[in-house]
Amino acid sequence: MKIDPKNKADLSAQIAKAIRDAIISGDMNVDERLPSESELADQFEVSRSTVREALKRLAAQNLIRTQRGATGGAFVRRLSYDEAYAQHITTSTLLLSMNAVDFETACEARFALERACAPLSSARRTPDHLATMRAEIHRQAQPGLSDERFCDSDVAFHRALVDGAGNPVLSYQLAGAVEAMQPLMNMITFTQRNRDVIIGLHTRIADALEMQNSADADTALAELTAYTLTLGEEAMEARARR
Amino acid sequence: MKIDPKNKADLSAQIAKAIRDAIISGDMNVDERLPSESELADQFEVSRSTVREALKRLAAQNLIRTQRGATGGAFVRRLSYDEAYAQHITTSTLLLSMNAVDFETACEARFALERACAPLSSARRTPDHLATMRAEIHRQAQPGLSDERFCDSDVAFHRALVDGAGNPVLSYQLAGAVEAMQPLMNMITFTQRNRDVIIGLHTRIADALEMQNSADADTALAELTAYTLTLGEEAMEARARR
DNA sequence: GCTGTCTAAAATGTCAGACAATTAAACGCG
DNA sequence: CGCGTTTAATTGTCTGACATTTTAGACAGC
Repeated sequence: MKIDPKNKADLSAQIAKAIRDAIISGDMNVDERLPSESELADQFEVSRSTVREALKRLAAQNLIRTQRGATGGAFVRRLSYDEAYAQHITTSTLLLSMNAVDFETACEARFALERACAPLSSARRTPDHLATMRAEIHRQAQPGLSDERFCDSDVAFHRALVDGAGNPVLSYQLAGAVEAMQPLMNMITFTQRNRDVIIGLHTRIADALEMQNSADADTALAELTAYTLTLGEEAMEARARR
Repeated sequence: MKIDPKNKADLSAQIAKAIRDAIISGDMNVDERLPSESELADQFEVSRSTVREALKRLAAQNLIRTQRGATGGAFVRRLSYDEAYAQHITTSTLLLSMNAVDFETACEARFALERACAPLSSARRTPDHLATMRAEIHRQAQPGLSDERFCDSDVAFHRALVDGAGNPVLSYQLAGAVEAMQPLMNMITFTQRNRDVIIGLHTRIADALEMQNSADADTALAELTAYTLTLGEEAMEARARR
């Protein structure tokens, strides 16, 4: 392993890239140990500090883990669903907030994707998923629930819907769309009337999934999309007036 | 800013987390400058090396950029779509390969999501999107095209379909599902007969989008899903026999 | 006053060397 | 054989130095 001496970029970035490429291309397998920091420093002909900075970059991307001690070192890490989930949600949320994505676009994306899950979820949802949905609906109906908690519960309900499809890849990809909407949803003030409508639609969705009636689920989701969009518009208008 | 001295984790990880939280929570705005490395070292009461390792972690997540020179330093970075795309694709691909996700699951997720885009794409696709699809279909029909190139073109076709929906959030979320399938698709040997069927379905999809007939697009996509699944199964069987 | 040049300062990037902390294996001893 | 102890390997942290890059400001000349 050598690096391009002509390249102007940071050495630590170049080294990180070289190792990253080796991992991604499959040259290195999960749990395989990288050479020690000193060995890498020798190989790349840089100091140990530079190697360390490169390794920290990889650690930040969950590509490696490090262990101290005699048999320690840096090991190629198996990317876990949970970590990827968390990272995906963080990135999606940042992407939306930093680029000022409008409510409409995010909302449309979210519900389009959710509707894609509905048929699968109606076929495969387990009693567990249904129970979670019912529990969240119940929670949403509780008096005195803050807007923020209402949103939390809303996300939990929809996550159960998505997970009901029993496809982890689907759940992963949708996590970004559903959770990243939350900051935008939190701008909305939910009146009791708003909540009643949403709870009604949630109930229809849960009923449809329980009956494995995917057409009804789709209809209710479509209505929920439209309703959420109007709520969002109102919130944006109210925000603009202030 | 202080860090928990009781915590056993790496100092650089703790410091990275502290700064990351400040950025994500919105305490720091885009292009705002962080204190210099020496100042951070003083604030957190650690050495400059440790601060640097923390900053490299953040740089790896595209949260900051650094500039050298008198007015240089670390600045909060606006996360760009392109970078987020690239990262999302890398992560999704790794997630699938490292966790041995089966072809069926990935395929189901991909096409379920694509079908969610079809109605929007049929309403909004521009002549550009249609032209890209036609061009890729043409490319797929070229004789002597390697399997890998065929897959590349397939991905480009589907990306145009998704982008046709004109919703960047949708494009972003789907990029992971579509592109991450590529390594799995590359395991398949596409006979001329296979290719003809796929090209036929692609043509039907492009025609349907051009006519803004979303029902036809959905039907063709459903058929393509089923066909891809059978191809995948055959490939897995052939792989198992060897 | 304007302009171009030079210099100093500030900041990141890199290096070398040291020591601390941790861990597992090797070793010795009863 | 079993059980502490030592030892070696490795990462984590610190210190100080120097290189490189970039800008602001001083300064000279017109």
